Amino acid sequence: MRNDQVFKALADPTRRKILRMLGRGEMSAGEIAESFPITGPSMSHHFSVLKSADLISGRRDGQQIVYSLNTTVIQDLMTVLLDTFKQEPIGEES
Amino acid sequence: MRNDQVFKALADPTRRKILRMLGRGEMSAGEIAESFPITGPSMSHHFSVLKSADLISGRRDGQQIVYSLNTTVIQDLMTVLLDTFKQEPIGEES
DNA sequence: TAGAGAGTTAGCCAATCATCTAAATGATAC
DNA sequence: GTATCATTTAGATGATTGGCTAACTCTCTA
Repeated sequence: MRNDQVFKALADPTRRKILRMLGRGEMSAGEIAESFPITGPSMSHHFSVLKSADLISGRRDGQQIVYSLNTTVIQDLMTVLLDTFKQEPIGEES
Repeated sequence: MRNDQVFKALADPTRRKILRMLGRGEMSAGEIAESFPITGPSMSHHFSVLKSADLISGRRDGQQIVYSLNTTVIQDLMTVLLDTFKQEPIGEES
């Protein structure tokens, strides 16, 4: 896990909102982009940053790219954060 | 809570290391700075960013400034992160 | 009250970042 | 094949960032 890339990816509010949207289920690049006032290429850049951080994955479905949350890496992120701040693990593995 | 400031504060590895050090207990600016290869003014800048995000607080003790983790805001951060990634209805975040 | 120690503030600079437009790629339909 | 739709890649630009040196503030002690 590339911590630095993950935290840098989270530093942008647009990318955090993308993650929250994908938390509800997978969506195509276009569907996601509709919710933002920025251009397609800019959105594509954000997807690319999130992919590099392994926070999301994309698969092609016809003409569209469908993105989804990479929950494994997100679990790891939580672990790192808990470690960073010395909080007690929350209801961890059984 | 200023989410955007918090996430931006976390985006820098030096600042994350400062937070981990303070997780073990409060330390003076000088003690913290010893662990980094950068100048005092640059360290002071990082303390300032962390203070603006309310992640740490500093109090003067004689000639030194003693910093400590602001655990309340860190609890809030955890809540926001869980909200972001736990596939629950999304609210309005920065 | 002068000097030294600990940090911060001010100002500068190079690198990175988020955004844009234009052009390219990939997939589908005619 | 060619047109079209969805998305990415390339290249440019202004804003932000993290680092530096110099100068300042605050506190302590002689």
